[in-house]
Amino acid sequence: MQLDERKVKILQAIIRNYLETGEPVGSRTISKYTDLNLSSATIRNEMADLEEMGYILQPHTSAGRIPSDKGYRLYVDAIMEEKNKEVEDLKELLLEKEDKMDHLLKQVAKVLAVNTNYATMISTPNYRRNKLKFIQLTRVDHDNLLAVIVVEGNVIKNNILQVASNLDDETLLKLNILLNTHLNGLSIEEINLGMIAVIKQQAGSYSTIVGEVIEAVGEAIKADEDLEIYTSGTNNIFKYPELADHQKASELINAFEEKRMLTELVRDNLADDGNTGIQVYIGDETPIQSMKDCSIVTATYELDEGMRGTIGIIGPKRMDYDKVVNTLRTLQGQLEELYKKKQ
Amino acid sequence: MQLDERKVKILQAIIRNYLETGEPVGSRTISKYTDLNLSSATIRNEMADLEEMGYILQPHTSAGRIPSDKGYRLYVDAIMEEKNKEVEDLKELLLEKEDKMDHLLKQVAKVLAVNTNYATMISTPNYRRNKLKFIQLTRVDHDNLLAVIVVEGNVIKNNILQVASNLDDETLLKLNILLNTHLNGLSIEEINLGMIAVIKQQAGSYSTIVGEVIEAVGEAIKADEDLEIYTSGTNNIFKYPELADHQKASELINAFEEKRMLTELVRDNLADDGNTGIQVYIGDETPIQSMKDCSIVTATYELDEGMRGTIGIIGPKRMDYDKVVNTLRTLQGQLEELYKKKQ
DNA sequence: TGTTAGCACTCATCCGGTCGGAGTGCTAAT
DNA sequence: ATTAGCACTCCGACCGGATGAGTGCTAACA
Repeated sequence: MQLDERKVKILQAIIRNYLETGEPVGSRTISKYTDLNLSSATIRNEMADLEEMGYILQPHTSAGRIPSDKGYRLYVDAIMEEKNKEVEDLKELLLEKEDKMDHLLKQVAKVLAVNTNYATMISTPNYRRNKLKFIQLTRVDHDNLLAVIVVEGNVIKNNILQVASNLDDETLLKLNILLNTHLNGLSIEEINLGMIAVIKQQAGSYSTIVGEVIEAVGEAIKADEDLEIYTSGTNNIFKYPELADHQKASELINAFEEKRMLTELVRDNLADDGNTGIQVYIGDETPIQSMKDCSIVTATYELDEGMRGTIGIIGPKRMDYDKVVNTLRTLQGQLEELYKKKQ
Repeated sequence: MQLDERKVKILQAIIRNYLETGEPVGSRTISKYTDLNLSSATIRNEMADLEEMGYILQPHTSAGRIPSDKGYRLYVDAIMEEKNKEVEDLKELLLEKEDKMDHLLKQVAKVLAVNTNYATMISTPNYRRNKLKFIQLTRVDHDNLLAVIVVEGNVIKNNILQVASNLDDETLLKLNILLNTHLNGLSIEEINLGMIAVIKQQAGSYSTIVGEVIEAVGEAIKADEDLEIYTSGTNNIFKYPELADHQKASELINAFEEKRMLTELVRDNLADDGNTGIQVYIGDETPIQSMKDCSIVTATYELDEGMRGTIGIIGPKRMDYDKVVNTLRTLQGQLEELYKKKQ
């Protein structure tokens, strides 16, 4: 069977209508809804075809039709029109002075949730492949040393190390110089075991301390574990009856709280190096089992070379894809712009 | 009317039973449940009295009785027996190497949630009245300065400051000495405007930088805004039908996500200086509007002089008060112990 | 040949009535 | 003071009919 233009129009009408109401939509509704001027009977015939082709389905006989995952997919890929809605208020909200990254991100998640009425998440940008800028060891008190590690992008890590107390200021200075001359400007791939051995050897009796510092450096640069995720608007799921029953709601909320799953989603997203775009997962396509009745739209934002994070919107399958995709696209741009301004 | 021993026993039986089942409990049940050997008729009479006195109530005529808030209150205050249950597994779980405070706290919240089947929250300890340990200014690159601020308890703050580039190493050293000699060991109350003026004057042309650093110090010590709250087990509320309807669940989840309310709860708790104990809020007693169908049990933990945080458990009014109170009490001790070991 | 009106059919939902069970309050007997 | 017994209340489950939305099919029409 052919998916001719009329079928597409009817499918589009069904989806649009279903997005609004959440109720199965019948032939009569479509007959009036579209500008095709077809009777409900004709629509019925077409709908039977569309169902056979797998784009729509009936919850039960004598109910209207609802879009299938395949239907949504077609809608997102081919039909959806790019609206250029005004999302300028987002910008204003974002520009409230937010100098700290985590506050900003929390704010973004929240604004996005309020704006879209879906649940949202945002990950901190990950700093994979970042380089060490410098290291500083300082004595804090008798047997504690503070290691401050600054990586590119001015991300700072602190680490308290316990040491034997026989460490005078001069030695400390030497260690500082030793570490900095060897390690500054290097990325995690460039710090190998051989180099570490050399440094340790030069550190002589302080090799243990140096070892600990280098380990901390490794953790600071790799920073993968630091992938923090903020969520907002979780309770929006209650606005969609199809997600709100106890079983599903509980699982969803758990997924949002645990964040483990979300982390994986983000990882997948970021692992795909070329991907700087917007990704739509519909129903079963989602990598998160407990969200298989949802759709997830993710956007990757890139603040700087290799410094990327993910924004995600999780809602019912009858999500307003147009709006969501456009909002995310705008937001992407704004985040990047904002970052440049801050620099 | 008198609340004699028998009435208390019956009330206790009603509550115990209701805690288990969540269903209104009838006279016949109690008649068999207790070791009083009374017929259901007698129990009925007593129950009528208890109802008149306000300790129990009927959801509707010809239903069994459920405890009123007043009933729970009596139970918690007077009746509840202190069980010394084993909560040792908590300890084991906590001792998994968790060197970072925030990870530890998240872990605690989670363990507690899994253990009790209620929603839990924990606040970071607040450092009000903490003293500055030392300050360190370091050049990061041409026009960025890193200020590392360490306060007692080894809490570390970093701050990047933009500066004009004409700042040589010697000046930096002088500024470091200047700041440290004046400010080390001081609490926020002790740093006043007069002192700041003196330091700024001595800093000469670098007074702007010094000003910014001091401001950062202020924020680091005050740290009030840093009251972070971690929650866990939110989806446990779905285990209790009386909390699980859409309306309530949505409000509750919102409260957990927003955390604003929880913050206030914590503040109230911590503001009460003498309070190092366990607090039980039943139903309407709670300061959080959206939790008026819940009970909240909070415990204050004190890691160090003036370094206190709050743990909270939020569940249905038919909460297992015995278990919760005991678990919290044990946890309190363990957290404090753990902290001492780390020191 | 594509479109449409009409009709019989299906199915979810709503509504009112019935019924059983759980639990009560009251009374009279112990 | 306690208890057995009984009438009463009320909730919840179950049932059957009515309703209405929506379908598939067929026959007529342009």
